[in-house]
Amino acid sequence: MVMANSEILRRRAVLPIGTVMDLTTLTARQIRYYETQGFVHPSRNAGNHRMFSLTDVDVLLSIVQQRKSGLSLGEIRRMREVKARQTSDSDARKMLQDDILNQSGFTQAGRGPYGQGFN
DNA sequence: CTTCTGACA
DNA sequence: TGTCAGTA
Repeated sequence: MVMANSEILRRRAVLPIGTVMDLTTLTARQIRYYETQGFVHPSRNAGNHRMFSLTDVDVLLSIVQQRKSGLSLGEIRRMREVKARQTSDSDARKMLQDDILNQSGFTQAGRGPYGQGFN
């Protein structure tokens, strides 16, 4: 699984809920609720206060947009799940290609190291 | 001062 | 969801 420095930085939890409220126009109540629904995963600091990452903010912003376009939270959750599967598949395809390129795996003809179902 | 959890309308 | 209470 590749991850650029920028991605690592985007995942670092450094924003208090107050800042996230300003950035997303959401109330603390809504942000905490979305956390219970599994949309964002803020970490906690020494004082048990939530600390959000830029990735969390992106997710929250997309929720704000999707809600404006009429989608329910449940529908938004489904969209998230579908995209997660598509990402997994493309990641798996990439892993298979890498294996083919460096001649690892598929040495005994037959099933690859990732089983069937892809491509 | 900011945030947290639990609870009620 | 908003809001109030009592904390940390």
